[in-house]
Amino acid sequence: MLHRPDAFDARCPTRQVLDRIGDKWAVLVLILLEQETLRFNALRRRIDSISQKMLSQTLKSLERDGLISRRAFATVPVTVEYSLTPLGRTLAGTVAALTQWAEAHIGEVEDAQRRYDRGEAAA
Amino acid sequence: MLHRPDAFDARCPTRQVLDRIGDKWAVLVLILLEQETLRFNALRRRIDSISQKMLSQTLKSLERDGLISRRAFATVPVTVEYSLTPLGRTLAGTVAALTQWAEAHIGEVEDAQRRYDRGEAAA
DNA sequence: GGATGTTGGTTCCCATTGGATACTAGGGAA
DNA sequence: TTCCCTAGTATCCAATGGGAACCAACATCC
Repeated sequence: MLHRPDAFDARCPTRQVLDRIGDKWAVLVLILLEQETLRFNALRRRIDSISQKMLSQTLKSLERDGLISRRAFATVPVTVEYSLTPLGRTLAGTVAALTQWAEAHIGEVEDAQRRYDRGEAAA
Repeated sequence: MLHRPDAFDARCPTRQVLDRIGDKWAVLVLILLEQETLRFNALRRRIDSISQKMLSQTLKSLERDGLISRRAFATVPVTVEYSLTPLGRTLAGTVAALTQWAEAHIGEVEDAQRRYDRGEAAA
């Protein structure tokens, strides 16, 4: 890879990382795992409305990216624990800033939406 | 809205903001507009591989959320300028931290992917 | 003077994706 | 016996994303 990171070039690997952030489920999983190690169904219960398919898909790709680690125990029924890797922990910190922005500015965003929708209705 | 922001509840408005971040095109537009005001086709030329449809869709929803502002001039052909609002500027700053993370850690992510894929191939 | 290119989009169609539901195995509890 | 638990997978359908064509009104090229 000779060219410097340029997120606006589709071929750039940085874009891959950005696309991963662009996955709402991945973001929610990172936030939860930052606080504690969790099992598959524990994650499912906390993330309202995620499907089993999307959760297992999300976990698999986060594991492939080295952001979370998976440990299975031969209990009955089988137990699987997911936790952040050190790399994942650095990303989770950055992502947390985003959720703080969201919680701080959601009111302004909603106001803007209402203004926009009123204008559209008038036009 | 009585309940406190809880991004894990699908009904929560904070989730809407998170979903907006979860739009890779929106993120790229915010980064570009942080540096300068740009016209429609200027944005299109800089964001490699975005389609006209997705760009106009992205700009429309960013405008609705009060993050960017649109100004049209009655020239021939018509000129349309997009720029960040003050609200959008605060979000762009936060998002920039994310792209810095991406550029700093892309190597580690790629290493992890190669390790994972070798393991999969072996299994 | 016709073809082409410019502007900022919209519309149509198809491929990919996301989500709901059902199913797996191997037991424990009612 | 039937249901529930675990952590997923398989299947099907609806929604979304992207490519290409099209729009008006003019400037420039040949």
